[in-house]
Amino acid sequence: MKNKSITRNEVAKVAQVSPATVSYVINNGPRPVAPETRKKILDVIQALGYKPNAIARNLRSQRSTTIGLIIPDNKNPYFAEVTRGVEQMASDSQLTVLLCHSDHMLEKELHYVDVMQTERAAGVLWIPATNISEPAIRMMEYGLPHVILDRIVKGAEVPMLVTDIFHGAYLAIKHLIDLGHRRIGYFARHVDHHHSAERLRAYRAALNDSGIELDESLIVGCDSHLMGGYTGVREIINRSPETTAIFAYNDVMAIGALRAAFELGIRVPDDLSIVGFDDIPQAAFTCPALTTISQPKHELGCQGVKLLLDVINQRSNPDLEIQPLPVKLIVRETTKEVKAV
Amino acid sequence: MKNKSITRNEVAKVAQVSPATVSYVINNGPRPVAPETRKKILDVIQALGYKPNAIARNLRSQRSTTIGLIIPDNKNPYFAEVTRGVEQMASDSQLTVLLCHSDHMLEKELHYVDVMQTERAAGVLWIPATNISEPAIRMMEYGLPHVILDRIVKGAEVPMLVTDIFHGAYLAIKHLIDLGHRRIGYFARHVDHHHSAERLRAYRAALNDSGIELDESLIVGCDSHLMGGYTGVREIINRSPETTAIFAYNDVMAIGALRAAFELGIRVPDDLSIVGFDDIPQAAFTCPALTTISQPKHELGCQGVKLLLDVINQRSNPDLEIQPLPVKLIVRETTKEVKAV
DNA sequence: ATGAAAGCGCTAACAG
DNA sequence: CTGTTAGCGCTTTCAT
Repeated sequence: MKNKSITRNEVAKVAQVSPATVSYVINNGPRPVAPETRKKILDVIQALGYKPNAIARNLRSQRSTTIGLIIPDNKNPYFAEVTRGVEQMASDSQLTVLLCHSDHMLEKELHYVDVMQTERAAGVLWIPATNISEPAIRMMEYGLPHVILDRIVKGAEVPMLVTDIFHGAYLAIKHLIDLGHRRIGYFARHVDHHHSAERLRAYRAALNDSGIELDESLIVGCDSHLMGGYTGVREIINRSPETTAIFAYNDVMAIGALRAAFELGIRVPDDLSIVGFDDIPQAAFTCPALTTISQPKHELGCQGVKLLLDVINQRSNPDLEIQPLPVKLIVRETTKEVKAV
Repeated sequence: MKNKSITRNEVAKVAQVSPATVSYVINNGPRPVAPETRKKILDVIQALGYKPNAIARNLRSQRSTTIGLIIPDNKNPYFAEVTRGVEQMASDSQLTVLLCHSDHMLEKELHYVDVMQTERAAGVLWIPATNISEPAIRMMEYGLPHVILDRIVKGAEVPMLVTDIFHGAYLAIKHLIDLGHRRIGYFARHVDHHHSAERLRAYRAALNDSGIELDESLIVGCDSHLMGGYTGVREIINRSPETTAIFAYNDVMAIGALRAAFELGIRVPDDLSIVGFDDIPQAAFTCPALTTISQPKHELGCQGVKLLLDVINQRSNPDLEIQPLPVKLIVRETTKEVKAV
């Protein structure tokens, strides 16, 4: 199974033209080619099944058609969907995508930055696993164009593209308030990154803007999995039985909460409304009775590629660099109006 | 942000050796280098931050360190997990992975085969979207080494690696039979590929081996989503109210079935046991009360890379080519013993 | 143990 | 409008 393929020179020989002319046809330039010559060459290319060698082109032209994508873990459906968007947009732009998993480890991120430099990738899209800017700094040193997706990393002077986490969370809380809820719990995730900070900030802001006094005991720290929401419900009911709604960090926690509510005989949504982000869309999918905030994951990937292309071509617009993508509130039957207290 | 990096010649100049010697150090061969020379070179490499240019190496050596992975859709958690395994094993083998989504379309598969040939990928791992062998044939024409994952495609004389779908399904049915179940429904998915065929075959075989007469009315064609299982339960209860167990094509259908059962007042597992494959692990995750058959998705990816490397190095062992990977039955509390009729 | 040199397949500048 | 040619950065053979 040796892969010895047709070269441009062979095409030139058969078509009885110079190799350069073949290139001009393939690249549609930089020089014009007579229509009949072009046709002859295209015919030979077709007949021989010639496929230009991207490796040689990249070497010669000193530019690559490959971009790197470094994500924490493709098994997480959130990242999987971003990945899908990236690959689609890249493909539309004639780029290929090298996939790298940091496995939530800084060390691996740094490793893959080196790999991307070795591969001379045209650029890198990076969803950071931590809030450490070292990988970004290294890419800068290498002169590797890059864009940070979905996180804000301090100390990195780099274009970043995020979804409007704050606004999404604000919408959710506002929605609950508009329905008459006053005692709204927040299942927080105590991890030091952009998403958790923004969600908590929105929770405080929305309550404040509606003149509702913040009760710190309604903020329950949970882990981000099913059991987090499950134990969270028991905790909050214990702390404050008159809670009428819960805003959960993500939909997995929301589902855990839902189950705990059922077990405790708390009717959802009659006694308790639950809202969460669709970080892990399959979770909401298997439990469609939740209100979720839909994040543009696919769009994030697509726009990320576009922005990266701008950076590569040095026409990135600083004004647009941290303009967050809009989110959408998806209201299902779980949120219910309550009588104002 | 120009990416003008250090070259091997610059390293050679600074270290006052010939470029060739630098190569011998980087590649650990093919010629030996004096320890002190080596050290000097390594120091210079370190000091200058030299990273060998993979593009140039690939061109010169006529072998690539990149493999292609063509999957239907990375958003499907099943494929996402396979992808994870592929990337991990590839990384361990110093390979990079180009990710391609066929989006379940033959046309796109063919497109990406062309892209992989243009990129002169070392090989391709392919999870077919259809049972059409055209992409495989094209790869053969190109001389592109490749391995088919997770499907058996007829008419393609290619190494294929699959999980033991038949055995998994057989285990599940046998498990139910051993618990005393006699009227076991099967929620089938009528799509023409390996998985559905094997699962149905196992259903028939397990019943037959236990001397249970097959009742065709217990085989319900469903679509593979929540609603499939949901309507399936209503259908089967209608056809045969004395059904005590259901084997669902996948766990999403199983969850749909679970919900329908609740709505109909059928107690699970007391009145009805439900078993499904973990095609979409998040589904089972959000609903841990199901018995599932665990498939080695990550392992499939890892082994796929290994097999591909064998094919590339022309030492693929035909005996191992369609040896299926073992699956595991994960029994949770949902299956319950019933009194034999 | 090391240096010199010939390309890998291509792009693009230079020369008609 | 087209042919010739000089490399891109590297691997590896041929010398020494």
